[in-house]
Parts: sequence; C-alpha cells; structure tokens
Amino acid sequence: MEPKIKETAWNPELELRILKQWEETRLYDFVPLEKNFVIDTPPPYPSGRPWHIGAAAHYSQIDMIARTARMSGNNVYFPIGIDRNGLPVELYTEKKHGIRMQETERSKFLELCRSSLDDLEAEMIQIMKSLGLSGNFSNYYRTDSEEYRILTQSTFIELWKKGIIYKATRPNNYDWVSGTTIADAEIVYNDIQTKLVYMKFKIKDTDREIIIASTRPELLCACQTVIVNPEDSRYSEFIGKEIIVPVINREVKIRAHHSAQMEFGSGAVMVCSYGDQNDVALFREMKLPEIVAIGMNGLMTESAGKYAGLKVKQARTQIIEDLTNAGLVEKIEEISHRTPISERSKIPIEIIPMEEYYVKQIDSIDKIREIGKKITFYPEMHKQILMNWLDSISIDWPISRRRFYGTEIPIWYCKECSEPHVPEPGKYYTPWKDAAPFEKCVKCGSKEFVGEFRTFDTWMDSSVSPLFISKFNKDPEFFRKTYPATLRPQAKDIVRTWLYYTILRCEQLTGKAPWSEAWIMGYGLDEKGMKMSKSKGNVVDPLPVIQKFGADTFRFWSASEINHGYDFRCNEQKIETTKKFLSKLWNVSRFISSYDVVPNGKPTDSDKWILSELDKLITECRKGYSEYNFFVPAIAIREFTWNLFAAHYIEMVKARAYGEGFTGDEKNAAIYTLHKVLSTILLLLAPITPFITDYMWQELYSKETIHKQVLPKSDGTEDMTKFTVELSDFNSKVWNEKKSKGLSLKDTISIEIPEPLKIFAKDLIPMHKIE
RNA sequence: GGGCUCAUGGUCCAGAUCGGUUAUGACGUCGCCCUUACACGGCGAAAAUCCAGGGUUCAAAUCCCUGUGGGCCCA
Repeated sequence: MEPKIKETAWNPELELRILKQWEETRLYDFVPLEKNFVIDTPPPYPSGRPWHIGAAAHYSQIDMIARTARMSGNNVYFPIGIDRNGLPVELYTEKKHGIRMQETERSKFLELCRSSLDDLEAEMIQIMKSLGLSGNFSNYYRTDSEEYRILTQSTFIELWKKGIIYKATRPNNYDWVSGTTIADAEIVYNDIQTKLVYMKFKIKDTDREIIIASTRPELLCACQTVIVNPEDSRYSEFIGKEIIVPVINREVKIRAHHSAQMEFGSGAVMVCSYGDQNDVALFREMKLPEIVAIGMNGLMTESAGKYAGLKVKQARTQIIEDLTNAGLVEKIEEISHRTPISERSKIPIEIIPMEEYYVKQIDSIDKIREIGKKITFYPEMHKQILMNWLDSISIDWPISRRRFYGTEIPIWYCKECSEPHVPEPGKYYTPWKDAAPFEKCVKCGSKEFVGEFRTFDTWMDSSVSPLFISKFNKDPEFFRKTYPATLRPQAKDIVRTWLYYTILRCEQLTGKAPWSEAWIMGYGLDEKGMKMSKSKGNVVDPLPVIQKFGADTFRFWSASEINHGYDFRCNEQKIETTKKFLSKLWNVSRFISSYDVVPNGKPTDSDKWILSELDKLITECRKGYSEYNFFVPAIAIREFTWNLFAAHYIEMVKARAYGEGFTGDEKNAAIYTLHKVLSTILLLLAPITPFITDYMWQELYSKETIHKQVLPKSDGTEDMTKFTVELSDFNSKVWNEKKSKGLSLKDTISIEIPEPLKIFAKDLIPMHKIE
C-alpha cells in the first residue's frame, strides 16, 4: 500500500501552483444572474508599509464569506477595490519628497501622490491575491479613477438638485500660518506656559461679583455664557442669573453644566466662540449665537471692537492691561496649559468658523433608524454602535475640504455675482483648472467664472461603493440584478462613518437600503492587547508571515483565533503553530490516499459511530457558516479531525483497512468510511483553507475544483455519539495501562472491554492487541 | 466627560442566552515513547481561589449591583 501523496508535511509553496490554476480557469469570474450574492467589499487604503496584519485577517475572513456563499449555491459577486482618496497619501507624499502641499503646484503634487499610490497599491494587490481572495481582480476599481469620481460628482449633483446640499458657516480647526483647515488627526497637544487671568464679572442688579479664570481673555468679546458645575455649592444661587461681561458690558446668563471643573481656576468658566473644542460643543448644545472674534488672517475681527486688527497675542496683552487698569483683575497665575498645536507649523490652532458645504442628514435620522433596524447585523450587538450614533448626531455633514488629493467639488462661481453653478452629471470635472462649461451666469449674465478649489470629504466617495459596484446610472440591467447588495463586511471602528454614510447616501439616491446584512469585525491588537500603530512600533507586517507559513496557515489562524465581532490579538508564534494542524490534515489524507475510493459500503458499528459524529460536525459547521462566524467551524473541525477521527477512529480501523482477519465487506466498509469522512472534512474546511483542501480534493476525489462543490448536509444518521466518551476513555485506559507496565503499544495486553463497547470489539481487539 | 466591549492555568481561547459534571481545547513547559499517515507525531503529567467586593439562590465562571484594569469609538 503506497500513499498517493509522498511528502510528509504540507508545503505552502504548493499554494502558488493552485493560485495559478484558479487564475487560468477564471474560477471566480462573475456573470450576473437574476439572483446574486453581492459583497460590498471594503476597498483598502494603501497608506504605506507595512500593511496591518489585522487587515489581512479581515480580508481573509471576507473571502471566507464569499466562499461560504458560493458553496451554499449562490452566484457570488466579490468586487475588489482600492481606496485612494484622502489625506494620508498627501502626508506620505509630503514626507517622502520633503515638500509642502500648499506650496507645491497642484497638478505636480497630484502627480507625485498618484505615483506613491501606484507603488503601494501594487504590493497591496499582491498580498490580497496571495491570501487567496476569490474576488474580481481582473477589473479591480480605484476610488480616484475617472469613472469613480464621475459617480461621486454626479451623485453630488443629484443631491444638489434635490436641495439636500447647502452652504453654512461653522467652526473648523484652522492653522493660519499654513492657511488651511486641518483635521483633528493633525493636531498635537503640547504643554505651554501661559497666563491664567482671574477676572471679575459683576452680577446684574447686585453688587456681587464672580471671579472667572481664563487663558483666553482676548475672547471676552465672544463670550455668550458662563457655566458652573451643578454640584458646585459656591455658585448654585447664581444659576439662571444674568452676569455682565467686563470691558464688553454684555449681559449673559449663568448656567449649570457638568463640563465645568470645580477644581480648575475658580470653578466658573466663560464660554466663548471659540476657545476650544469644548466651547464648540457647548455652543452647539446650548444653541448659542456665535461671535467671530478671530479671522482667517489670524487677526482680531470687527467684533473685537477696539482690539480689531491686532494679532491674537497682542490683543491678549492689551486686554489684560486694560482689565488691570480698570481694577477688574483679581490675580494672574503662570500655568502650564495643554494647548492644541498644528503638527506642521507648530503654532496653536484657532477654531474659526468657515463657510463649507453640508449634506443634510438631521432630517433623515428617523428614516435611517428604520433602515438600520431591518438590516441583519453579524454580530447583532454591533447594531448598537449605529443606533447610538444616530442618537447623537447633532449637525449636518460637512463635506468640503481644503485638500488636493480628492474628488473635486464640481462647482463654478460667477465672477461678478458669486452665484454657484453646477454642471450636468456624467463627466469628470476639475474646476480648479478647467474652463467653466457654461455660457453665462444664470443670474447676472456675466461670462466669467471661477472654479471651486476644494475637494470632497473622502466619505463622499466611499459612501457610494454599493452604487459603484452595481453600475448605478450606467448599466440599468446590471444595476437591477446587483442592487441592493447582499452584505457589507467591515471593521467596527468605521460603523459611524462608512456604514452610516453609505446608508444615508444610498437612501437619498435610491430610496433603498444599500444591503440587507452587515458583518462587523473587531480589530487586531498586538500580542499584549495594545492597538497597533506606527508610532508605537508594534505593527506586525502580514507579508513575511504569509510568505513564511502560507496563506492557509494564516487563514486558519484567523478563523480559529478570532471570535467574530470581538477584538483579537496577533501573535506570530501562534500563527506558526497553527501550521501543525494543516500538517496533521495532510498526513491523515496521506494515509487515506493509499486506498482507492470505494463508492459505497456496509458500515459496521465503528463506522456508524464516526459517521454520526461527522453528522454532528456538519450541523455545527453549518450553523457557524450561516452566521459567517468561522471560529465555530474552525474549532469544531480541528477538534473532530485531530481528537476523534485521527486519534480514535483511524487507529481503530487500521487493521480492518489492511484487511488482516476481516471479510472483504468489512474492509470495504472501513475504506468507504475513511474516504467519506475525509472528503466531508475537506468540503467543510474549503471556505477557510481553500488551498490545501482543493489540492487534496483534486488529488483524491475529482478533476474539478472543490470550490464548485456545495457544503455537505446532515443526513440524520443513527445517533451513536453517546459512545464517544466511553470509547475514548477506554482507549486512554489501555494506553495508560501499557505505559505503566512498561509495555510497547505493539505488545499484547489482557483487558476487559466494557459491556457497552462490545459492539466495537472486532476493531478494538486488533487495535490494542487484546488477548 | 459619554458610549460600546472585554477580564477564565505562563499565553491564547471555549463554557455565560437557559445557574447544578472532576471548568473545554490549543500553544508553551516537563516526562516517557520512532506503534507500517504524521517526531510539524503519540501517550501522559504539572499548571486556574474563573479581575476585586457585595447581592440573589439550596447552589454562581454563568444572573444583579459597585469598583479596578485593558481595548475602541465619540466629545
């Protein structure tokens, strides 16, 4: 008896061969049928090496969803895309070339970004392919392609025409040295020495005063309220009273608010537009009218009265002097204050209201909540992230950015009267360099236009991914068959952004939910449970790991280590040891491969026992797969294969399979059962480890790939699983007995087989050489 | 500051919806063993007051409350 398979361990290099076969046979091409299983794949962002190992695990699992759906008889559409819009590539490019975006010619800067992206993308596609993703690589999409940007712009134009877009002035982080809005991610906090000024505020119609401490006295002119902590007994009698802002002499109300810290300064805080992020939140919460004290040039505005035109620091010095002269300062302390600083220019940022474009969302919240309720979440608990977010949205969505590498906002303004003009949808517009596609202004008739220079928030692009993959507005037939999509897989940290914005935008454009299911994954932490970040230096690069151990090892690790929906730790040593299971499976297959497949047999009691355990396994796996929870089948299959099938059944039937002292029927029944169990394991495991299972399948069972098969179904055979515990206990007992007597396993032993196990006696006697 | 979530042998991970067994399995460690699939193996051993405190109960890893510590999102 020679096994068909020669090697004694699974060799990951075989994966390349199998990968090539899949590509050559175009196994995963998609041709739409009436009914399809459509995955709204997250397009990853190539933000620089190394890629995140948690992301590689994430995409492996998305592929398991695709393969599960395919093996459940669905026609699967698994698009592949790359997200290329946004800030990270701009920062990457600035650093790589030592330049600044605002000081570089725009088209040249865009060119540099594009070439950075091309390099990073090539590697990312390579990793995704080598992971064995069964997606449509042949025509993968890019969110910065002309085609995609046409969709982003035309959906914007559609919303514009529906009146869902408007312009408004709202506070933003502003770096007046670089002259740009900056994202929260670009702010760093430094402790800076500054003066904390204790000022006297008079309470209206009394002769009493309250002392208020502030590091920003120059913002007195923008003060609209004073808050105290509701539990602060010093001030409880003043809540609701009017108080007079010194110098400005405006009356504002004293309110109670929990964000006032009793220990800081005097415990009473003046709230100005806009001293810091908390002021912004309070203005929003209390719906206070804003006063703009600082302009985009970094100078005090008209609102500052006599201080108008001064630099912020000069105004501060001046107002402290004036307050002191008027006897309104109690004392001044030198303190160290945590101050938000612009990462690039190193100056304190100012929060300045600016005119930006907004998408209306407040009006849609109830509708989105209803849609959210109908979407099935895996796991169910993560639906709460969306619901909590819907409860806390307080302003519309600002969508314009003062950035370069993004989809351009397609608007031109009349040079005379500033009237905005939006072009017809269907073309890609770059207003910052293109001539306006209009004859004359619809309002004043002027013939000169100025192009908008801003770009969209990248979520404007990402939020239409289900429309892009279904060829919205381009191929009505394809769209009808593929929209809404079936499932959105994504990580839980972007429920509030990507998932939410997608529902919002797709509802606004199609009136429907973009998908019926959402699959939410946790994220990968390092081996100590800390978030991986480049600054901490604990990022694990998936590429060498996959190269070293193979994609199947990595995938089986991801399935067996990650309980769906929860965060998971990444430990390279654990990945390495996972490979042992694949070698175990390999060797089980190798043993069984020495027997030709027999089409059917008359199972003995031993065979019936393992077949009923197998039936139980099928039920358990199907349950896990039906919830796209791969942890369940991975653990169950490993347990069954290693600790029942190999450890007990194979040992029991070896003698019978060799045919020593058994009838032909009995021998055949053993061989039939061995193949039956192995082929079932391979099918059950195929979505998780597509390489090794396909290799074995084609080696042993079929010329056709395993990935065109369907998952096995439970056939409700006679339940003999009640023998399992006693059987394995008996085997252990014999092995222990031989060991304690110093016998080899080859030696004979005299031992009583327990009554219930007598039905297996014919296999147990030669297995243990019982006399 | 608000929200979600987690805490079980040295490490990771089950068990918790529905309270009741000597608390599952893997990795690692140690000992023995080449038994015609596999030493990337087999058999066996040591190793957990189930984060802390309180409550409900005949009975709590499991249910309730409080706290501590980690993770993330939002402010």
